[in-house]
Amino acid sequence: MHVTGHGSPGPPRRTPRTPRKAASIREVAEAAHVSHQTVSRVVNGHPNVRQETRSRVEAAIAEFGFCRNASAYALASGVTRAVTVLTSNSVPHAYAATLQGPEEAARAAGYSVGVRVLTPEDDPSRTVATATATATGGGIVVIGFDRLGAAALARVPADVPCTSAVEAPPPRRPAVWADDRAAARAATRHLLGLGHRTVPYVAIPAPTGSRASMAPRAEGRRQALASAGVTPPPAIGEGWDAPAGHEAGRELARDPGVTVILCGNDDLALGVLRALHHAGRAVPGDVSDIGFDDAPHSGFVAPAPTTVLMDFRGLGRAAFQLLRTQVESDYRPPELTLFAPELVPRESSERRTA
Amino acid sequence: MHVTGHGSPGPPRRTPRTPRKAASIREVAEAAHVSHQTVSRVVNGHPNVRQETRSRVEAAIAEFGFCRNASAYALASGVTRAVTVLTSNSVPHAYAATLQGPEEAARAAGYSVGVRVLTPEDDPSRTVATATATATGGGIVVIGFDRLGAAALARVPADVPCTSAVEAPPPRRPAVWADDRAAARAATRHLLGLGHRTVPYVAIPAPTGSRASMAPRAEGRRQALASAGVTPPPAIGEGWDAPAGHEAGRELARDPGVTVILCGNDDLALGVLRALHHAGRAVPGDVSDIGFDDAPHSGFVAPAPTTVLMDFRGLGRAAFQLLRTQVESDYRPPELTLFAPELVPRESSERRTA
DNA sequence: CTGAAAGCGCTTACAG
DNA sequence: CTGAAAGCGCTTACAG
Repeated sequence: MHVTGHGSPGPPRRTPRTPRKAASIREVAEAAHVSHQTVSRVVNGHPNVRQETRSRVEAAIAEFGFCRNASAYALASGVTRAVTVLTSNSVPHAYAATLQGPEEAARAAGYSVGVRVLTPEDDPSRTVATATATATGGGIVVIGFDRLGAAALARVPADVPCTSAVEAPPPRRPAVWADDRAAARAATRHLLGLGHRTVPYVAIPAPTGSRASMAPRAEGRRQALASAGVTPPPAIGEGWDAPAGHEAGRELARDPGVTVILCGNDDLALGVLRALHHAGRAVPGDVSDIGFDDAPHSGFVAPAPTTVLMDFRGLGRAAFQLLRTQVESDYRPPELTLFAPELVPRESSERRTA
Repeated sequence: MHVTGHGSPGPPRRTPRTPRKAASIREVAEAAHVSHQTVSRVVNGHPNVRQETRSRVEAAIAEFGFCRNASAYALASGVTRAVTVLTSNSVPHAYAATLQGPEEAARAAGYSVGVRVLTPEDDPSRTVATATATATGGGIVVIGFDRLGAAALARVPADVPCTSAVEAPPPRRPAVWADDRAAARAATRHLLGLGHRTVPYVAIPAPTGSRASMAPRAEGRRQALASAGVTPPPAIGEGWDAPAGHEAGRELARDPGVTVILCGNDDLALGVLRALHHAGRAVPGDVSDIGFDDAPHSGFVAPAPTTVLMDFRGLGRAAFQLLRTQVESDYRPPELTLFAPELVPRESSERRTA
């Protein structure tokens, strides 16, 4: 894929981008024959303005296309009404959907929302410092589903309003989380109940710096197997996407003893499905495959994977609401809002007849 | 799915969020025994500062955890280095990937990026006005893939730096676009070359207010059919997601004459695939199915849909670069950067043997 | 109901 | 190399 052309060739025009500076409150005031404070009052919907004056000002505002300078407003008033979302990614469904929560909720509440994607290269402390600076008077939501997010979260100063959507019972800040461990327990029990002897697991990367096996989903599986008296086989692979699942799936497909595979998310499950298909192993006939997250396309692939439904959007929205409480009332809500994931049985898992 | 609990019950604590106001340049100056301008010089990497002075200031900055107030900086300097992305959605792959472009590029260039999702409810003029206000000194990127985006784009004042990623040869602003029409022509010719008599089309919503049939993808198909002497059947359905594709697919599956289906995107194709499957029609044996966009999961479903690859991320990145040129140099690039989509043949389309 | 004054935290000339 | 002055566009008391 290449950039193939230019619409209009020829010498570059130096159109001096109409340096028509945005009109200020003062110009509007002059045009309306009032002081600039009165304009401020009208702009802010202050009641104490005579109707006739208000009309004159409104006319002038319309004429100039006046739009209050956001920086000046923020500086003078001290209120920013801005939230910055820190996330290591914005494209995979879990992230995009979680991001959608604060975006919607913030918009509805009149906050502006910024996004800063965290990369392994940048220094989390610096990134957080920048976000903090931008958020003066506002706050930060961090999507702490992975190492990068967790690292950023850990570096947010205690006095900066911040909430997070995390995978595990969170650090000492207001946060929202889904009980992944319980969900993984339920999924594993579901599979054991279907007659499977054990449940191999294809892992997503762990949120903290710890071993993958300590991640909530991995841990939930471990618990369920243990209490059924089964020694949990170690997790396979580590990744987020279908190619990673495909790789792990190829490995697992070689083992004829494998009758079911639990995956850390739906994209992994998709890759595993594909690998099983290539290896000539029928799903769910020979092998059952089950994922997490209920990505939007999940219900439409064949066989549709059994999955664990997660309300990421709700999670994100709740994170913003928690943040807003802090920003607007100086009240630090101690709650950890917990979301309960839900098992959605579909075609890819079935009762073991053997 | 419900909010099921609170982490720590009990009476709400009113932790007075450490009103430790962020340190200002003046406090730092005092601590370092210099004037606040000198601190400003150090912060901005100005060369004319004695090394010893610089060290003192840096120590004070570290001690206070000083972080320049973004609003004050923007107000005083007039530079914002901020870009607001206007988009009607942020979750579907085409949007999320396009959004990723400006996010990455802006981050690399030291810009902050804001996202504003457009909804059918809000007044595009007001939304744009708000974005404009925030973008004072910065600029706007609009993802104009649909009606909402196009409407917003049309309302951005001429003197506000703005670029867009659009589907069709764009309005009178710098913009980037992919030649969807040519891509659809190529896809259609590909299918005709495979021996299909005609090519039904499941449409995505048209970007402008015009009829769906005038959208670039629809138009490309029409052209290819016309030049092959085939009267194009009208487009079916209109939507973005798998459920919409499923609905259209059920309709098409009833018609035994249908041997191929071209879909406006991969999610539609997925839905169509599912419907064909349910109707007992084999893909690609009975019917070929082909989509657009190469969504990340596309290669992993079975049968993998033939698709048209689009570099959305590159598109978004280019849009930002175009914007940056305007913001930083007052130069209005006249170019329309064109991306060429690429046909990726996969399992879901094959030569017609009948 | 309306205006004159001071200040938000920074930068940009201008002096020294 | 460093500091005193003025100002960015707005708001928030304080007068009238």
